Amino acid sequence: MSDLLERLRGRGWRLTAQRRVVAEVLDGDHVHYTADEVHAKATELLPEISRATVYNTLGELVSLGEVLEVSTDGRAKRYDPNAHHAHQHLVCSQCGTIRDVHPAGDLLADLPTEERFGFQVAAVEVTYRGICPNCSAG
Amino acid sequence: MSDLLERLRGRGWRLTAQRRVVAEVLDGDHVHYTADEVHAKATELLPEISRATVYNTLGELVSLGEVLEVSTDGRAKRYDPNAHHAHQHLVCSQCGTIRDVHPAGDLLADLPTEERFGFQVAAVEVTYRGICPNCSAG
DNA sequence: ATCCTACATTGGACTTTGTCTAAGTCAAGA
DNA sequence: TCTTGACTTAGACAAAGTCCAATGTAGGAT
Repeated sequence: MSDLLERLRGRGWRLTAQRRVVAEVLDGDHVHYTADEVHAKATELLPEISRATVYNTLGELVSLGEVLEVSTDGRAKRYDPNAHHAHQHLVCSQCGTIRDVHPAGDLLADLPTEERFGFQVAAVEVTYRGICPNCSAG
Repeated sequence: MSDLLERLRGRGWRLTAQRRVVAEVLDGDHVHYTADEVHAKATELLPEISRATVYNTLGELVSLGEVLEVSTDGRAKRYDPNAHHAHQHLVCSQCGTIRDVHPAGDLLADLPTEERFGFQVAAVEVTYRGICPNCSAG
């Protein structure tokens, strides 16, 4: 994620303070913020950044394949900067914490041809649900 | 799903016209309506039914385990009456059509212990994405 | 270094999806 | 049939996200 800005500039991105700040907030692994959380953190770094810009920038990062959009709960979407390593998610049913995980096996291959109904199947998303150590410690 | 109403009455449900109509709309397999779609169809059968009641009833059916809540796109949740047969979903990336599918193998077992981070993993949801025959025929 | 302009940002209105509440209605047991 | 607590209703409210016209600015052109 560190040279993200350079990569994006190479792709014709105009490098504004706002985009820099959004990228900075997303930097770091194991981060799964909502758009509003990104906006809150971005505001600390650049007080006048607007919500619309955060949404725009996140949308662009998703289109460019630099960030993944994850919606594990039907509430706000979360943004996952770990787009360059295939992974799935483990979500705590109680507190909502998300961990990146790496299941064994070929998940796509698990779907038999006769269960594909003529679809060109391209991707698979897996969400494991359970109770995290913190919550089960009660 | 046919004797759903009887099952629910046995559990102390009060059997109102509104609930009957919502259950009737959900009846049938391979149906994955949004709450608003359920409301629209319910309105055809019982014009004075309110949005709040549809939401309430769907929520109750989910709590009772008679219907599954599916959110494949971060937009409106969809309601899946096929709750009594474990299955996963195959979604068309273009038109949003959803099919129930049955992957091979034990999906839960695919998550190694060292990838569970102390969670008590209880469930797994899989969404396959691709292009449906209709859309690829374009 | 300055200018230009197409692209980016802004604030606020608007939309979609869903929740809540107070008042009225009714299913079903007594 | 009466009663009562559960159910329903309309509409206000809330959360998450989109859209737009006006304004600002990054970066190439001069």
